[in-house]
Amino acid sequence: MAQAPVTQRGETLLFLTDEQLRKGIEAMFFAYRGFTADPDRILADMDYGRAHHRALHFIHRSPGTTVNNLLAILSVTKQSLNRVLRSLIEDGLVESRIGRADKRERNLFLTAKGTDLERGLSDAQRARMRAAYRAAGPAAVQGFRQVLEAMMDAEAHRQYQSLKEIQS
Amino acid sequence: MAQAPVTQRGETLLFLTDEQLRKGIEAMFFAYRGFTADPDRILADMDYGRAHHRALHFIHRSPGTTVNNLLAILSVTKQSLNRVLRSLIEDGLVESRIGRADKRERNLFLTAKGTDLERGLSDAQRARMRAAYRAAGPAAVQGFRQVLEAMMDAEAHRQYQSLKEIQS
DNA sequence: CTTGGAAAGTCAACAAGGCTGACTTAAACC
DNA sequence: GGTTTAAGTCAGCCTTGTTGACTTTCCAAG
Repeated sequence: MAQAPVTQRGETLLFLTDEQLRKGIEAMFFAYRGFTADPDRILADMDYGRAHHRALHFIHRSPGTTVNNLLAILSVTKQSLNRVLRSLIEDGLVESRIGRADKRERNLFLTAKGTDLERGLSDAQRARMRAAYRAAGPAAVQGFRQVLEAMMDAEAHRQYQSLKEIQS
Repeated sequence: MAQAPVTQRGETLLFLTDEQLRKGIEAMFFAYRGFTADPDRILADMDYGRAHHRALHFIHRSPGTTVNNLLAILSVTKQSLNRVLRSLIEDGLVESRIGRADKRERNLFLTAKGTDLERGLSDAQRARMRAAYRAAGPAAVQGFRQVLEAMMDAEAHRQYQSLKEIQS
């Protein structure tokens, strides 16, 4: 492992030392905790957890998505997702409609109540993200996104890229 | 919530739209999964999980750290940490020495065996981080770190800053 | 038109890793 | 000598992940 700064084509590669990489790892650890802290606080009062948040987020993001689709994005088992989805449907936050083209499929939508909760969670999370973006500035944000994209698995990166803008 | 790009002092603030913030949130989600994937694969074969990895990391990082110290960094309860720590000590990966100055304290160290596992996990995680850094370039890495730091809770940021370089 | 496979849902059982609450022991501090 | 602190432990609970087995419904290809 590289223990000291090296140069290549005249560029300093200080940012690739083990020390720098370690700081990056720790930054991810601490930042992710902050990233989830606000939604977690909201969810703690209700009977929901982080898994419910994730389902709400991606259903909001891709209304009408199928169960299989959601399974692929979340990378969990059908049984894990089903437990979460069932409670959201029972509580009237998510609606599951039989597919029009393929009746085996279920298309998932947020109800008004589901939309409300999703917005509350999302607002909290975006507020923190906005503050961080504002503090760091546009150039830093671009770098942030570049590094995160390069850190994803190939399949996750494909899924990330294919998430379309929300048409409101 | 800001729904459209706005300008202020002539700067474009496109990066603060809800759409951009949402993409940032999703990037964190997918990237964190990649971030933990390689160590998780190694740990899956053994009787350890992500919690063991975190303990090993921070003991390696701050040899001789106390239990209370570790509790503060990891932000978990004593009971949670103890379960993990006990197995690591029983398996001879971590050594717990009675404090010299204050005999109530325990100073934690990695054994040779613990150091080996920590290195294996760390190598895998750093390899991915290195690849991401290399792909994105030094400027992006700086932005990445800036945004992550701004995303941390104040206390986490303090802890992050105070982690010293490893003297090898 | 039948059969194979896909989508969804379910039951049961288990594990990791969080949590709370209560309590002990040893040592330090005042 | 009484109080506080650091560590450790027991018991029990919850969320969220897993495997494995099985059903129902439906599409699609032979």
